[in-house]
Amino acid sequence: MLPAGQPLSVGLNAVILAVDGETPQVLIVPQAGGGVALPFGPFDPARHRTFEIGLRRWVAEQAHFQLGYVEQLYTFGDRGREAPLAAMTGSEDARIISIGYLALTADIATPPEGGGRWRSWYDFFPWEDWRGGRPDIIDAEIVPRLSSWADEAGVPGRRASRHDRLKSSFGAGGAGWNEERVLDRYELLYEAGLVAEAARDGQIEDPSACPALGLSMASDHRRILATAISRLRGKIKYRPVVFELMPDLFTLSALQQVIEAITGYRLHKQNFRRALDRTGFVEGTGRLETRTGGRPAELFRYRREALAGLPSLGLATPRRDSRS
Amino acid sequence: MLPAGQPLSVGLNAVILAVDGETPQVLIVPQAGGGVALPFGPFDPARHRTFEIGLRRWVAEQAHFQLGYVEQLYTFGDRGREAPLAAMTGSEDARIISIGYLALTADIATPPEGGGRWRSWYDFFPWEDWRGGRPDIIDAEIVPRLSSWADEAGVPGRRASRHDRLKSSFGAGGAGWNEERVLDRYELLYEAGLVAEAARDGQIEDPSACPALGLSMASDHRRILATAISRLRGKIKYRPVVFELMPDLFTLSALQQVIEAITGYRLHKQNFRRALDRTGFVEGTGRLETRTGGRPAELFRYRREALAGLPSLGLATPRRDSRS
DNA sequence: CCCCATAATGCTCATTACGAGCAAAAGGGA
DNA sequence: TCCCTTTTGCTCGTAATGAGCATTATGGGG
Repeated sequence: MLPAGQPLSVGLNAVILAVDGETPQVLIVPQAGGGVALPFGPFDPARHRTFEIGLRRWVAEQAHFQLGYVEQLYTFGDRGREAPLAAMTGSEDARIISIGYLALTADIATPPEGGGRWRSWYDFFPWEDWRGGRPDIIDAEIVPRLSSWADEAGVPGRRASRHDRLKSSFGAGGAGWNEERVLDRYELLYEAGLVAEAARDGQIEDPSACPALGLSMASDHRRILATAISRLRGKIKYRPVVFELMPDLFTLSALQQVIEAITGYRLHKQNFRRALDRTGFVEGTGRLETRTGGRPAELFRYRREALAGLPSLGLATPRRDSRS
Repeated sequence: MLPAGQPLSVGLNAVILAVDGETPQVLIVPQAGGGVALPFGPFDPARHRTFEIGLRRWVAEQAHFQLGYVEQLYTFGDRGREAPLAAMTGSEDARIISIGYLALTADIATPPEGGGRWRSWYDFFPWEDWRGGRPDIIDAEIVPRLSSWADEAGVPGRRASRHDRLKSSFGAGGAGWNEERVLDRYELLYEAGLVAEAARDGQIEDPSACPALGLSMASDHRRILATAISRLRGKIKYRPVVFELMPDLFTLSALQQVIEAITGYRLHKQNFRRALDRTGFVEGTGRLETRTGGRPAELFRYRREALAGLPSLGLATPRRDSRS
């Protein structure tokens, strides 16, 4: 194996997500220089038996926050991560590997302690929010810029491949929008030098030409966040993880709103309820919520038992409502 | 960050999969004691810029094997991995983290060099192969044993939860079989002390009571393999990765056979073709394959271009054929 | 040389899921 | 009371899915 003293250290990154009303939130930590970062902590093999235990421990210590659902995302270890990280952590020469984790919480009411702060994740990916229709930024900024980047490629095959990626990622030219491909889209923008991180990492020649497409983050944290959103958007379709983001009692509209916040598109209310009904995941309580404005809505609760022996786990997300 | 000299090292595990006719194969390395393990190699941060480059390098060096499709699976780092690993690697006190990778290859003809050897993955998970109907081992061995394990739980709630897991994992009691939950099923068997690894790791009191459910592997390698199969079974439904396992020209029956080998259940031939047709992933070449017995089959090829701008990427796996 | 087993290919049909819209019910406020 | 809002209930056409029957093209045996 490796010699002892190898300059290698392992850190843990937590992408802690919640949904507040109709805004999907991520817990971030403001940096000294004015930027933002994901919560990051070292993994101490001497103290913690597993990564997950280590993660829960320092999140509890630093942010005074109990994590609920936790899932490993991806392990990031490319060389070059160190340079931007060095400023954050103070370690200069060690190769830093970080294991990204996705965590979900319904506890949005209590403001985070320890310097953390909630922020809408669409601040970092404005092109991902289609709830108000196709975002203007796509056709006004992204597609033209990516298109000319694709044209810049020398070899014709490379040019075609870039155009293909543009088409399939951003749904240019009649292709559909796949909301799960958050990471693909971010990586395309990074490669094309259209996000601030690319300029910072020296990926493009002229950093001043880089427009501010979304808020940037320290190191490769925006990439990790993109991975988390991709994973969550995919997962809610085949596992009932949405309920990790819900309080004990909720109306069906509130549940729908949370799913819309996550997927980034609107659902057809009646079809959503029909699909939800088929799963048997929720049951009515008979109690009513009157504060909604119109007719009072019934309060529902998640039936954990329903998970057992279900042919199709997960929640259907019936096609976007074209009227909005 | 961590102090230098921290006893921590990172290794890479490769789950290299191929399909030979109707048997799905995994590349394994026989161990000194008679057991088998997955190919395992150290990650040297000084030499390799990324994990993937490091992985490709040592697989090429050790097994004389060029990897095609490669994808990161999961990072394993629980304490307790070291004990069984120590014998393999010679390092005693270091905490070993290993990053599992899934790799696919169509090159099954050339026998692997460097001591590796192909082996059917159903040797390790006999309960996962439903191509000949529901495997006998499930109702004869697994369900009764898991059922009595569930009954052993002291607290009633714990007992119910164990029964729920049994029901949803193995489809006992009328629930359906979800072929993607390979890892869930293995972990349940491990927890219940029904696989040899559990006895070896000291998870159960009476190791002699453990029946041999499938071939065991070194360390937590069978868990990594289960993760890989779960991932692959899920992935072929939404990304055209099957073609990484196919030669350039193939008949539709051969393609169907490969998918059946992966998912572990039989498909309805006509419906499979109808669904495949809709995707546009393959095109006929006009050439015929006569060696199949009956009417000659047309040879098809994968259209890589089809990937661009497709609404539903991935291959449909139309419902199992109940006749078989 | 014909018949038959074997496999590929072509087509139909009932059932269910999906996207979309209309209508009624139940509150609150002017 | 009327109107506005939101929940809830129902319908309908289209597409996808599971399943089966029929036809076509080979090789091999009587």
